[in-house]
Amino acid sequence: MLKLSKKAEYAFMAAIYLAAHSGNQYPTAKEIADNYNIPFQLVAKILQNLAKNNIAISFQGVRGGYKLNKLPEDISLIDIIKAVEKNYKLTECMQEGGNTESCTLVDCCKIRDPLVEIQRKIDDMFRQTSLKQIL
Amino acid sequence: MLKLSKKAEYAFMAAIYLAAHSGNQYPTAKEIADNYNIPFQLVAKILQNLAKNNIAISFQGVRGGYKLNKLPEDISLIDIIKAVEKNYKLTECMQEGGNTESCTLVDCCKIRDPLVEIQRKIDDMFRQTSLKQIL
DNA sequence: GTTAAGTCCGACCATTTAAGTCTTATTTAA
DNA sequence: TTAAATAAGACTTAAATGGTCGGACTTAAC
Repeated sequence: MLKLSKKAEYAFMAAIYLAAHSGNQYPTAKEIADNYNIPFQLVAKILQNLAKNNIAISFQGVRGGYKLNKLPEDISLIDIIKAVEKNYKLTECMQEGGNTESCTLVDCCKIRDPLVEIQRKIDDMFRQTSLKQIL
Repeated sequence: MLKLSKKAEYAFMAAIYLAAHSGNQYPTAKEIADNYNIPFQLVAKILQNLAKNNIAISFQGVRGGYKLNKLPEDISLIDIIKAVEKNYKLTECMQEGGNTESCTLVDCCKIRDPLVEIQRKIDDMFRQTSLKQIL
């Protein structure tokens, strides 16, 4: 409960790695996996997500790899989270595509409104923390 | 990811119910389950947890039930969460009994310290929100 | 132009966690 | 004595997570 997923953890780490290795040779998924001792396939997919969401840029082919698409101070943790996790909301009914209709508690739910507020605060917290701050 | 458990949701709702029905007839687990359309056995166990953690008081036997042990303004959401969820930490290594040793990333983990900070803020948020505020 | 080092991407499997159920024991007012 | 309640642990089922596999595409270097 309230746990960060490995995807999010690895995404943070990968982003940090990219920020720290911004030479002319782009870091690869394999390099990051080896350095951090995390599964290659997983990091690969995460980096693809970062690229799809314009947080990183990917270069294919030999000597390919990834680099950040923005300055670390311009990347917020919520961007990274959203890139790898569609559903990071506190409750079902707050999630993308979720609605109050699908909830069996519709008519008696007392907690949605206060939780929406708490969710907003959590979002803000991740939004206000930039990659640079966790380097 | 970052989702509140049903246990926590139901615990909030049950606590709200108790706060709203503090007459001389104590609400029962069944009553709460029926009113909110949630599984009886589950609420029952949750109420037991609330009682164990001195958030509620239980009365056994016929005409038994539960009542809150404190005023709603003196019960924080973190008390309720802790009563029903042992492990509500962002990462494994922050959890009770968890340690940095058991983490395979020990030597390369860049994210623990910043996440501890974020965890603290989340805790504070739940700590600073009282049951009364969500009635 | 062939090769090797890379990304890309969807489907799949395994494991863990969460959610819910069952059963039995104990307590107590009427 | 009985019925209505809590107490508690074992069990089952469902869903989410973490991780894997296989094959296609891209491209620098030789």
